[in-house]
Order: sequence, then structure tokens, then C-alpha cells
Amino acid sequence: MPQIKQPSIKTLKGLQTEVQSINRIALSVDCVIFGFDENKLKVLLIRSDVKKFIGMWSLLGDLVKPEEDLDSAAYRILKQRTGLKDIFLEQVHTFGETGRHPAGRVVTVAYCSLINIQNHRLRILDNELHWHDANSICDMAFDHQVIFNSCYKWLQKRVQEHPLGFNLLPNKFSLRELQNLYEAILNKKLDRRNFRKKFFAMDFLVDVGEDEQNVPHRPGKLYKFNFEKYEKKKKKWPGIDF
Amino acid sequence: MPQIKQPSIKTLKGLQTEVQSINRIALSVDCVIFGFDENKLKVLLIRSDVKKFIGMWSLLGDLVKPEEDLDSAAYRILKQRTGLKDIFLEQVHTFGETGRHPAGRVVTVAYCSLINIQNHRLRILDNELHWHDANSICDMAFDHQVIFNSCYKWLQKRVQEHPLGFNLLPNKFSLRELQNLYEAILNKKLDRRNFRKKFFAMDFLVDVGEDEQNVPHRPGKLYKFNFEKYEKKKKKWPGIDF
DNA sequence: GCAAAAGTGTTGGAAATACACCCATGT
DNA sequence: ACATGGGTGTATTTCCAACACTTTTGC
Repeated sequence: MPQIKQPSIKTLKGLQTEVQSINRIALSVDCVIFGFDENKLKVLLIRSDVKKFIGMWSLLGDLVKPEEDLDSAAYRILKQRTGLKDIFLEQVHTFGETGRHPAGRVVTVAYCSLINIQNHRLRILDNELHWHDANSICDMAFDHQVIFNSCYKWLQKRVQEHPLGFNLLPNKFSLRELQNLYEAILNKKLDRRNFRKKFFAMDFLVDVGEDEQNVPHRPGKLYKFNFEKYEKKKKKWPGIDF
Repeated sequence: MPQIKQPSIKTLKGLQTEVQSINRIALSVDCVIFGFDENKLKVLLIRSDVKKFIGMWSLLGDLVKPEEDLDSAAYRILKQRTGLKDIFLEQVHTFGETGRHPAGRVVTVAYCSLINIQNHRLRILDNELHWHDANSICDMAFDHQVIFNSCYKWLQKRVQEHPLGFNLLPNKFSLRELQNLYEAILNKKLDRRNFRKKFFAMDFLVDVGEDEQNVPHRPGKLYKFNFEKYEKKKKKWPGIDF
């Protein structure tokens, strides 16, 4: 027979004791910020300032303060490290292995974002903050390679289900730029005609009536993404498929 | 001009101080365990043992210990609360708003699982642990309603992309049972013939050569899911689609 | 006029949907 | 015999993939 124990009611005071007990853990946020430039997918990295990992690359991270929301912490860290604000951030995964940080127990929550490199100049360049080619990363500090890989996969999946990619492009963009972006993220060539067809069929692109400038060939039309229209229509789920 | 500051190298000792500083936070895990019984989707709940939420329903949760992996904590909590083991658990999302716990700052990581109710009898029934109808939940403690909703959506999406659902069924199951399961999770009717066609086309179901017993009509054939074959073939991503 | 990329349509195959009939079993 | 759900096939449509030529611009 299963054992049944009567519950012992926990008072607020009792709980407070538990919460303030030794069962507390350092919690950090690491931001994986994707950009797009020269037809390559980029990611913001700094040099690790931790002695053990000297010279290696690191994501943008910091400890979460006891009195700040997790999301707020992510925004604060991004702002502190880069000067960037008005960016959307999305939580991806939490990494909580005991051995992941050399100085003790630190659980970290990974946040992702996609921003347009041209529109958001970096205002702080401490620790060699720079846009790093997302496809040639090595020598990362901590378990940041694992975190990055996880976020990259998240991006690849997410960009096919939601109109995230447009955050990486200028407000007005050509279809060629859009396709280059998708090819860079998914890391494969796409058929130009079918690509156009697909995006026009979605009916979220607005012709702004302008052309590309300073291209050494026939200029393409510029479009912008109609986020409002998208929000209204949203998506229906695809069927069962695995 | 952007400011550039030279990095100050952090030694291990310095880091340890930071990690052990006041910047520590109580971290908990909450488990959302789905089951399937009588053609209804169920979820494991207990009565909250917190005075403020007395009488309300609660997910299975506990604080993470400083020396245990996050995943391990999830398995421990599940085992402690229900006696269940040999269950796969998947991390879904981390909830970190400052106001979510009345006794102070507690960040919680939600884990999900799907188990077969018949195969896994509950061995511990403390705090009125029971299978609750997933579609008629109200009065949940803390922000557990939010967490549950998030996990339910995760399930609905996940079950269409991965063969999770089979964990909710007996080893051998009829196609009708499988369809009932999908209809319960997705909360919509599906066409029986097309449903069969889809699953047979995937070619992961194995006819075990037995029939249903004790049904008041023609018995259906029983199948099992070939996880090995699935692992080998896996899925190719669906195209861009939103 | 030439290079380079923009822009455009059609066609065949695969997959999803909608739909109707016969079959096996328990009562 | 009949009620209940099991089991099957086909026609239609929709979506996706493959593919080639003409147009516009900069040089």
C-alpha cells in the first residue's frame, strides 16, 4: 500500500527561513546576441576577464541581483555590456550543471536576441566587445560553446516559425538581403524564385516604393515587414509531422 | 566616440567572492507531469502546503540544493513527491519574476514529463497527490497556473514534432487509443482514416500481432512504437512556415 | 554590349484533405 | 440481426520543388 502522510502546513515565516537558507545559488544571465553583416551571421562576444579562461571568448553575462526580475536582469546586462537598449530578448534555456563554473555553483539562464548591426552602434567596447563570425567560433570560456550552440539551434528553428529575422535587417530591405539572411542562418542555399513566392504569398511584405541604391547592377525593390498585420493573422500550427 | 575600458582580470578567488556574495537566490524546480487516462489529459497535482495558498492546487516543486545538478534536482523532486523514477524530464522554461513567491525571491525552473498512468502507480500520496483533469484546473497556488499553461502549450507543440505521446500510452496500444490521445492533447477532432494513414506512412509503428481485449466491438490491432528506428531516421525540418 | 542580379510562370510530384463503404466482433 | 467501432481506397486539392528565360541597371 502506498504511504499517506498528512501535510504539515508551512507558514510564511517557515518558508522565509527555507528561502533564505543555505539553499541559495548564484544565478546569472548570458546573452547571445545575433547580428547580420556582410551576409554573415554574427554574434556579440567579449574577451573573458576570468583568469582561468584568459584570452578566450565569452558571452555577455552577469549575476542576477536578488531584487531584479530575471528578464530585467537580461536587459540590464545587455545595456551594461553594450549600451544597447530597446531590444527584445527571449529566454532560451537554463544551464544548471554543478561543474559549469570554476568558482562555484552558478546556474545561468541564456537569453537570445537578434539585432541590426547598422542601426545599433555599440557604445561600449570594453573587453574587446565585437561582432564575431557565428560560424567560426572556438575557444570559448566556461560552457559558453554549449550555450551558444543551443542558442544557434534555437535560432534556426525559431526563424522558420516566426518572423524573427527581420530584426536583423534594416527597416527597408531587398528580397535578396532577406534571402541572404535566411541562407546564412540555415546554412544552406535556397531557390530564389520559390523563396520570393513563399514570402509574397504570406502577404506580410510591404513594397515601400523605393529601390536599392549604389548596387553595381539592377537595383531591387525595397520592402518592409508589416508586423501589425502579422500579429493579427498569426499562424496556424502545421500538422503532426515527425 | 565609444568609451573603451581595459579589462580588469578576475582571479578565481575574486570570482568565488562574487559567487558566494549576497547575490544568491533560492532556486526551485517545478514538475508538470502529464498523464492520460479515460481519454482525458491529466496532470499530477498536490494540495499546497503553504498557509497563504491553503486549499489550492500546486505543482510538484522543491528547492534545488547547492550541490546538485539542475536536472538531477528535477528527478529527485519527482521521486520524492511521487515515488516515480525512470521517467524522462524535459526543461521547459524558467520563471524569475521577483514577486512570484510570497516568502521572498525564488526563481523556478519548470520541467515537463509525460508518463503512463497504468504503468506507474504512485507510491506516495502525501498532500493529496492525484491526477487532475488538465482541462479543468483552477485555483492554483503561486503562479502555478501560468507555469502550467506554459507547459501545456509546450506539450501541444512538442507532441506534433516529436513522438512524445507514446510515453503516455501502454507499451502496446491501439490506433484508436493513439488518436484519442492526440485529440485530448490538441483538443480537436481528427479524421480517423487520415490519422491512420499519417502514422502508418511514418513507418514507426510495429504490429505486435495481438488484438485488443474486452472491447464491446471488433477489437483493434495493437502496435508499439519503434523508438530505435525513429532515432535513426529522425526528422528533417519543415520549411519556413508562418 | 556586357556583366550581374532582378523579376517572373509553369509543371510534376507529394502530401493533406474529404469522404463512403465493407468487415469483424460482442451482445 | 444489429450496434459499434475497425479497417481500407479514391478523388481532389493544396503545397512544394525544380527549373529557364527576359528585363533592368551600372559599367
